[in-house]
Amino acid sequence: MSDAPDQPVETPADAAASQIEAAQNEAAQNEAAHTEAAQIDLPAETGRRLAKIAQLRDQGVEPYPYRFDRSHTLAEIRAAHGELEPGTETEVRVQVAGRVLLLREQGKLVFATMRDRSGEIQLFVSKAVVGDETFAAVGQLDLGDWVGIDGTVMTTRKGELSVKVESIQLLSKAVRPMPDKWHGLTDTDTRFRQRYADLIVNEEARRNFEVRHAMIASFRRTLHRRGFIEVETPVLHVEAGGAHARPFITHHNALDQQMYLRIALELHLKRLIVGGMERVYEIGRIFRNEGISPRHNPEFTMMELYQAFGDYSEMIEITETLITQAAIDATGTSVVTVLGPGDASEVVDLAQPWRRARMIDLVEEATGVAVHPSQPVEQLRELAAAHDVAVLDRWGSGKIIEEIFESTAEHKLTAPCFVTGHPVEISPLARVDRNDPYLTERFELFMGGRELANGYSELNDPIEQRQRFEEEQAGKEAGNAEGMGVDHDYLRALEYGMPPTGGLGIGMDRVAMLLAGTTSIKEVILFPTLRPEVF
RNA sequence: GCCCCUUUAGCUCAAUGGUUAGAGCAGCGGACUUUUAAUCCGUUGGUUCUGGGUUCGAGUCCCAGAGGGGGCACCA
Repeated sequence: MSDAPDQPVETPADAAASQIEAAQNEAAQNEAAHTEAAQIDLPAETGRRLAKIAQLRDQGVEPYPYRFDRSHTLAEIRAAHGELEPGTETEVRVQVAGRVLLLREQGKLVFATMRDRSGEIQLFVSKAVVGDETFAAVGQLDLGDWVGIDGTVMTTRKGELSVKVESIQLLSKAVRPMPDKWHGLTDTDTRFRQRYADLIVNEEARRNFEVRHAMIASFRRTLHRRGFIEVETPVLHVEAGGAHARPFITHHNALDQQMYLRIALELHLKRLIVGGMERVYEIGRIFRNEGISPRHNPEFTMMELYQAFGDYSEMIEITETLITQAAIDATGTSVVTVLGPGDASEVVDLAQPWRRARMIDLVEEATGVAVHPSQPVEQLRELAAAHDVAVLDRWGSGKIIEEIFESTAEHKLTAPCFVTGHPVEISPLARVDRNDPYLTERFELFMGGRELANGYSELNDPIEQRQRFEEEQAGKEAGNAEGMGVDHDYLRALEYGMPPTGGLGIGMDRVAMLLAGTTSIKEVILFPTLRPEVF
């Protein structure tokens, strides 16, 4: 898989031939290594199954065939025949495929439970129907094997919808034993590292990712309906801007250029607004080189959208619509149970209007002291000290207010709340509030003590944006590792003129957590970041 | 980075510092033509996460390390 180094002069055909040869040699070595490993490391059960594979091949049976043509998913069969009376035999012939989950041998009968993505069904195998040879083959099946079935739809005497097997084809032999058929996997380490095994045995895990998919599909529908265009912007950035976060640093060899994985989508999307695209969005992975927690994964999915001619009030409206509609589409109801922070939980109908409150008012509510970024910084330092909030020397009044908010008020926001009016100091890309020069037209959505969304009236004045960037740059030079640098190309774009614009970012993983009812982001990310496994 | 919890068979879990570390499931052998986590009989399977230490004796106590979880810190 490594990049091929530059080859000496060689025709493409030569190169291809030598690559194939190299690959074959490598494959042969790998096979030898695997056989050795099988003898030394793997559990006895795997050894038995590997022996079965050899035996099948001796009999001319391929344990890993290329394809199988199915006529129905299992859900389709259940939808069409779920109402059959007990003890019914039909002439309906079906070809189905799935994984064998349970085997119940009963003398000359075998009952098996099979599952495909759509659902489960019972296989009914009678020695008298399939003959000795096929019946023996069924006896050689192991839990976890993939099979293709040709048979007819029936119900058993007890009424269980089943496929009466006429022939069975092994589609893929599983050589590793399945986790416990009843308890599944509980060890979180194994569940996240071996997500494949988790998905096989844990219904809850499968459901979480169905919810996630339904949510994202819902977002796309809503945005499509409103005339938004989905775009893709670069992941590799020369300047990691658009948010305050430490970036991952990488390097482009040919350009000999240090690059950063993006920490936000914002600045490229707003360039597109300058270009006249008017309504754009992107659902994309962003990367922040920070701690891992139940609410943070270093790579996560953000949806950002920008709408020309709008401002933050429309962003609040669209946030409510997107999330409420996603709840309905993914769970069938706008009523959700918001979990957290801590053990807190609250049942909320998202279809009701969500609370709005200014950050400074929430701080006053929590501390009993009125605050405003126009106050002298000394006063706010005192208040911070009174609430055990650590303050850095370079922080101004606005940053201190935010810190006080985070430690005194944020954790009380279980039900949805739009926190608005962030100080200018902490909002370098947001437009100043039309009624208060110290605040911005900005909001963050909090639910379950977690930030889910962030939006504002976009700053489109290139002169003011340059000043804000320069303040950020100064902070960065003073030691703020999360500070933004000056993005000269972005400033150039603004100089061409950006229309008044509303912008919004939603943390998709956190919305997925809300709708799936989990308190850990790892439950809604298929392969969460973990320390590398030592083999 | 700090604190707490945790790690025992393929999986899920037991085991006062005291015989040879047990059980269910899975596996293996056997019985069974209507099972539903099938049932019944028999049975294989262990680097108790790793390395030290205390002790007559350690899965159990102590120290160090590793993985995971939670919290704090960091972090939009």
